[in-house]
Amino acid sequence: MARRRNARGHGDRLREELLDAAEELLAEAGDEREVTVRAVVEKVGVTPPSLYLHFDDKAALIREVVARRFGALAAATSTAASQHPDDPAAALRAGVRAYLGWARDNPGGYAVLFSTHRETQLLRPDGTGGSDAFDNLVERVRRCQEAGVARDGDPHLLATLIWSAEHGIATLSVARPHFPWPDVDHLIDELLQRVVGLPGRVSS
Amino acid sequence: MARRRNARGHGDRLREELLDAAEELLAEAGDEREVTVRAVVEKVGVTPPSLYLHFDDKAALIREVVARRFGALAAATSTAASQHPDDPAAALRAGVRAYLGWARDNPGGYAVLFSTHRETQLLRPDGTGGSDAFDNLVERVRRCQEAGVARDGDPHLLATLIWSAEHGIATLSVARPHFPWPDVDHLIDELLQRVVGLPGRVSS
DNA sequence: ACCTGAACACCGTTCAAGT
DNA sequence: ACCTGAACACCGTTCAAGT
Repeated sequence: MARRRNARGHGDRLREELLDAAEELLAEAGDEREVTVRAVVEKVGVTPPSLYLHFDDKAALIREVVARRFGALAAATSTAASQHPDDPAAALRAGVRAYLGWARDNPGGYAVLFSTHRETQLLRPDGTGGSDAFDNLVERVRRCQEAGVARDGDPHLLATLIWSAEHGIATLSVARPHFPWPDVDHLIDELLQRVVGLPGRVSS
Repeated sequence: MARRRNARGHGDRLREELLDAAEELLAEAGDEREVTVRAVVEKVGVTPPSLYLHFDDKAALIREVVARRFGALAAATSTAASQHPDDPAAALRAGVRAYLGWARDNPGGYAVLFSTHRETQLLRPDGTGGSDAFDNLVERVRRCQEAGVARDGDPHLLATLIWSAEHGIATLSVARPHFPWPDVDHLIDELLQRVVGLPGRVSS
């Protein structure tokens, strides 16, 4: 009814516009089921069938949006960790903080990343995608051990514990806002100190 | 179309039947959005408007089902922990194992408990409900400290770390089945040993 | 008091048709 | 090649009506 531009130029810019619109709606709503096909196409200014020229179905659209946000999360943690090239303990801590900071600032965006029944592997041939963020975490733990600032133990298992805890904090703090949460930075310090034996905060 | 019993007896047995049907559908589907109002009423044998005689809307129905399952989860952990009245370490470990065992056996049922935007507090006047399960966990940690089998530290903070980690493991192991998960019992032992200093498995 | 029939405004998706 | 109009089978919810 309130459509604006009917004739679109050539090319598949529409595809990007649909992804952008879906990403914005997701960030606003914070809930996947409010991101409706009809709302996405209306935001762009086309009719529902146009979406199916570029995506198999709604799930495929959401899947690509999720992949984008995974990239943003991985970039945020990597960037934060790389600020401390000569201090493995600070790098590990900065990565965890950036992870939880990103989840706090993108509550809806974080939740969908792990919504159930998204069995499709997000791994891309170019290596970017889902799980190399975890590999980076393993690597950061290993560097701490080599530098002697972390206790011994299987780095994969330690990273799994850290990842589980930070994911738990990220989701529960959104789902249970009335719970008496301790200060998140303090929680992270305690987690890292107790799980991998990281010394208390030293700098920054 | 395929309705069976049209005339229902008096009383609000229908209310219980609707709750039972919704709980079963949720367990089967493992996804909240597959639990549809129309599927629930058809399973019971009534028409959609009948549901609104007993519940304000679909959200109210789901909320009551969630409250039921919270009760079941709390009962499972409490029962497991109470098997070890004279061994605080075994009680703490048994509670965490029961929590993750319940989540494993009720993947759909566990996920909905913490689905986002369920802001309504589940606390009931009678005290049963949401968060006394957490209080029990705090208490189990405190008993370990008193018995000298756990390190010092704020029990509330330690319980928060344990809860976050077990919640993270519970949700991620469902959302990421292809991740190389270590043995869950081993993961729990490592978690409790590293976070609260619980000694390695002693019995049972 | 309790339940139904019929309708409302939505939703994802498809298909023939337009340019 | 790209987009629309119109329809399909769903959904949650409401309202008048039946007994």
